[in-house]
Amino acid sequence: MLLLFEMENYEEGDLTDIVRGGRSRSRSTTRSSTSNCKTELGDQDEDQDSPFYSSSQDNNYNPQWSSSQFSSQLLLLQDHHHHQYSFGDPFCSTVAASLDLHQELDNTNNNAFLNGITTTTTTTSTQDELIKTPSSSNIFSRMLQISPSPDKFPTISSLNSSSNFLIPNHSLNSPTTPHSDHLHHFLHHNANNPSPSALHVSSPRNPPGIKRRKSQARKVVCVPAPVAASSRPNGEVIPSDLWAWRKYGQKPIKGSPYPRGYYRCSSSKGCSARKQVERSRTDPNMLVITYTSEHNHPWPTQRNALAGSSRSQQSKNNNITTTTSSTSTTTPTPNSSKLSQDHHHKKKEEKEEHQVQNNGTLLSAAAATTSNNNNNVKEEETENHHHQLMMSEGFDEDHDFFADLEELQTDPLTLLFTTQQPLKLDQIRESATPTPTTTTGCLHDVVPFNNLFDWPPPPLNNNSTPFYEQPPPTTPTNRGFY
DNA sequence: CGGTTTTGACCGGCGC
DNA sequence: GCGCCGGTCAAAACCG
Repeated sequence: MLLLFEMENYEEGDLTDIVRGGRSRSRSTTRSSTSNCKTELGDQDEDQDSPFYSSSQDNNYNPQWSSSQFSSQLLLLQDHHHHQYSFGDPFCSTVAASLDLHQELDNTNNNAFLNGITTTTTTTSTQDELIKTPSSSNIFSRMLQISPSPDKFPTISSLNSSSNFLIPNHSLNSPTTPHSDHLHHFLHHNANNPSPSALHVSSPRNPPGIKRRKSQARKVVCVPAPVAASSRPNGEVIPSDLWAWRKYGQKPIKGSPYPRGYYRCSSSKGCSARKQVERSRTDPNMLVITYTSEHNHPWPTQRNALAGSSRSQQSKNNNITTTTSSTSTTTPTPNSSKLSQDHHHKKKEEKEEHQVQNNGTLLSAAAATTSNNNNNVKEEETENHHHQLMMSEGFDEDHDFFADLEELQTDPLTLLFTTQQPLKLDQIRESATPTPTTTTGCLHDVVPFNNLFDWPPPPLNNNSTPFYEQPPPTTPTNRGFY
C-alpha cells in the first residue's frame, strides 16, 4: 500500500497517528500517541475523522483485497488549499498516470485492475465538514477499497500487480490543468459502474488552537515494506523516486521501535526538499515517507552513480534493465545510473554476512517493472509488489489531481513504468506523445521507478532486523543511533 | 575526487 | 529553567 498525504495542516510528529487517527496532535499528545491510538481506534466517532475511516457501507469490502493481498497501495490525501500533487515526488502523478495508462491499455477490455474493484463513494472533508463527492465524479472513488478495519491502514484495491506507470514530469509548481482526455475516457468508462460501497476520506485536521510547529506543507507516503533483497548492516532501503537524496541523519523516534531517517535532496544545491523515512509503528510492513518542502529544480536528468539513497535501494535487477535500453541518450536514465549502483550494492552485499534472503520477489518485481520485453516475467507473486492505487482527499477536485496527466502529452520527461503488456506500448507511446527532446526517447528506455518498491522485507522476525526493522532500543535516547 | 552513509553532537521548540 | 524530543550539522569513513 502506498499512502500519500499532503500535510499542509499538519505539524510534525507521529506519522503513524496521522495515518491512523487523521488528526493533528499537539506535541504532547504525540508523545503519548502510542497509548492514544488504541483508545481512538475504539472510538467510532473519532475514527470517522480518520482519513481511513470506512463507513459501514464498506460492507462491500471484498476480503480478497485485504491488505495482505496487496503489494502496494496508495492513498493520497490532498490538501484542499494546495492543489499541488507533485510535491517533488512522483508518486501522485505516477499513480494517476497509471490509471490513465491502464485506461489506455484496457479501455476496450475488461481491465484487470478495474475488475473486482468495488467502486466507492468518496467522502472528503475540509476541516470539520464532510463533503460527499459523487462517485461518478471521482475517479478514485471507483477504484478504492478501504479496509473496514480501522486498526490498520486502509486496504485499497490495487491496480493489477504489474501496473504501468506513466510518470509525467510535471514541473514544480506547475498550474493545474484540466482532465486529460485519457482521464475523461477513464471516468466515462467507469461512470456506469455505480457502487454502494463508500469510502470516507477525511483530511487530517488541524484542531483550533493547536499550533503547527512548522507551516511547511508535508506529504506523507506510506508504502509497503518490500521483501529485503539487500542487506545493509541496518537494512536501510529507501524507495527510489527519481530524486537524489542524501541522508543526513537518523534518529530514534520515541514511541516507535523504528528509527527515522532524514534525507535531503542532493540533486541541486540549495534545494530545500527533504524527506523522512520511517517504518510505521503500527504496521511494520509499511514505510512512511514524509516529504517536506519542495524541489526548486527540475527533475534530475541524471542521478549520481552513488546518489542519495541509491546505495541502499539499488540492487537486484541490474541484469534486467539491459533489455530495456533500445535507445541511448546523452543523459543517462535514472535506470541506467542505477545499474552501476546496483553493481555497487551487490558487491557490497556480497561482503556482508547477514545477507537477507531474497525470496526473488524483488527481482521479479523489478523485472516486471523494468523490462517490457520481459513480458514473460511472472506477475509478482508476493503481495509486496503489486501496484498501488490511491485515494485522494479533495477528490471533488480530482481534476487537479490528475492535472499531471495532461502533462503526459507534453512533458519531455514523461516516464514509464514498464509493463507486462508490451504489445501495447506503441499505443501508450502514441498517447503519451513524447516530445522530440524527450529523454525517454522510447518509453521502453526509461524505467525510473523500477526500484520504487524495491525494499527490504518487513520484519518477519526480529532476529534479522535491519534498519527500519531494527528492534527498539531498550531505552531509546534522543542521541542514540542504531 | 566527488559523491554517499554513519553517527555523535548540537540546537531549538515545547511542556512541566 | 530544565529536560525531553525531533531535526540538523558535520566529521569520519566509505565507495566507484
